[in-house]
Amino acid sequence: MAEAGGAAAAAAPDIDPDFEPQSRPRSCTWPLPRPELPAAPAEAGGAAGAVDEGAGGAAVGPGRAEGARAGGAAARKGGSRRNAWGNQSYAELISQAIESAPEKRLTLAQIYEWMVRSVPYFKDKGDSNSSAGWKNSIRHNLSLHSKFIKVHNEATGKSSWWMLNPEGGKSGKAPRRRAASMDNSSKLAKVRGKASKKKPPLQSAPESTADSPSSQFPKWPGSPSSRSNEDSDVWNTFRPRTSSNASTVSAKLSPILTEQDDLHDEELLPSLVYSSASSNVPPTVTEELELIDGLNLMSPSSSVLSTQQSVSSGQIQRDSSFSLQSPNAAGQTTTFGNSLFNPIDISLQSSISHFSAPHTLEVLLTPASPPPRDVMLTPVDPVLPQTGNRMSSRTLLLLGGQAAQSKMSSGNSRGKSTEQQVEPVGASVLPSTLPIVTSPQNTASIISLKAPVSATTAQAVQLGSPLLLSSASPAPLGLNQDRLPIDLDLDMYMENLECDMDYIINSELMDEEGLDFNFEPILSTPSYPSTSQASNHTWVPS
DNA sequence: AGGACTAAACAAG
DNA sequence: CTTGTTTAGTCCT
Repeated sequence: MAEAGGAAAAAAPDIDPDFEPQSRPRSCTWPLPRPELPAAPAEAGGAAGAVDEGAGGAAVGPGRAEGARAGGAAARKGGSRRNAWGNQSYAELISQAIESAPEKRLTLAQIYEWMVRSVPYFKDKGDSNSSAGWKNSIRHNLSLHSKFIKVHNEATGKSSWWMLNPEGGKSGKAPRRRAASMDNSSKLAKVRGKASKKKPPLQSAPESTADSPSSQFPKWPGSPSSRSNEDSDVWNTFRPRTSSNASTVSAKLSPILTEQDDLHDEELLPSLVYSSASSNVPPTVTEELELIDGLNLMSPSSSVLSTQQSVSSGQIQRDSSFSLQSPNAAGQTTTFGNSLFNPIDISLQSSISHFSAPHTLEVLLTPASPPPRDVMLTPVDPVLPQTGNRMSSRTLLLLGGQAAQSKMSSGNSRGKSTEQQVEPVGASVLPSTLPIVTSPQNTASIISLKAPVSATTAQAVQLGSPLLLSSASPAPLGLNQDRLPIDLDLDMYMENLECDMDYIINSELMDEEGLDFNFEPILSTPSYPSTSQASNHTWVPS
């Protein structure tokens, strides 16, 4: 509640896309891969206003079931609503709510609020009395569906943030058990798993422990990489047994900024969002776009992304090995990535990341790229707070651009305390300035991992910075993913790192046929529109 | 059978 | 009390 107030604001805007009442034949269901940016149409409807749907129908009142379900069976497509409030399921409503938020994340209370204000049916039900039932359902849905992930919200002491799972667990209900068998993944998993604190008792039974081999994870967008099974597991992992996946994930990293959010969320964020990409997009549009994009999130995105990538960057795709990355760029990253996972994961993938990142940036920034999507920068959550500190130089290296970025970005944004040691001073480094971050040398260093690399690090940092720009979210570049928990134990991580790196390098680089690293070009080109102020700060962990 | 909604028991903070 | 997780029952497709 407390936050409610603030929350409200965030969610508030218009949001409701439109519950397609009768007007539209429910052509678009969420899951669908997004239509192609209907540029114009979207807004037209004035969706904003309405959510009402069903005008008349709204009444359904009380026992939802009756009205909605029973009677109406008939028409689904035609027009009747499945539920008292319309055709959307709770899960869909929640998704919309989350998407509508600038940050793409909301607390439970905010979600409630969104419902109340956006969905007519719930309008009157905001009160405590009436609310019980549907709120319970909301909560239930959040926990149940893998499409929602919970991110710990340190800041306020409030409840966790709920976000959309980029992966989209859509269909899947949430894999309840995790299979942790993998080495790498397992550790990752654990990390995030944070050992659930609870429940040994009851039925938790066997599987919880980890065994179940089967990979139940849903599907990745890119599904692809066959080899990536492991990886995929990683993902799954996050929804571990006890705590739902999401929860686990969130375990520690939190996006944070709550406070900040509260402060400026409303105002700042929106503007920031597309700043780099398409500056002109009006907020409204933006939202719509976002919504649309949101759809993408769920979808594999591959299509879109791939396109982009292909266009601008050639090599990137090769990361197949890490499916994780594939989802890239888009919003997802943003969402998710922000804080949650980045770092470490990245590191693992570092090899790839390096290469890809730059391109990505371009892609993102490039106007050409299709939808303005979310290049967005979320306000970033500073995650990695402590972690950051702890990281050794090596780590930093690995993290390379991304990590750096993330940090930087966070700093930029005014993040306040949390972790911020890294405050970016706002230095202004122009993109062009950036030296080729990925120079062979760097690479080398990376490989070796040992070098102190301060210099390198710095470079990396710079890299990132431009991208992020102002508010930056780490994500942008992202492509990468972001997924793993930073928190992982560094130790473990470190240990493996070496191995992994080699492995990665070997396999990826070597194998890949032509991996050409182009270190140079990328950054050098000045093309990035946005003004960036990069930061050069030195946050090196002393 | 599977999806979705509801109710409710529990655990934590 | 709120937030979350789970389980169970019912209805619908």
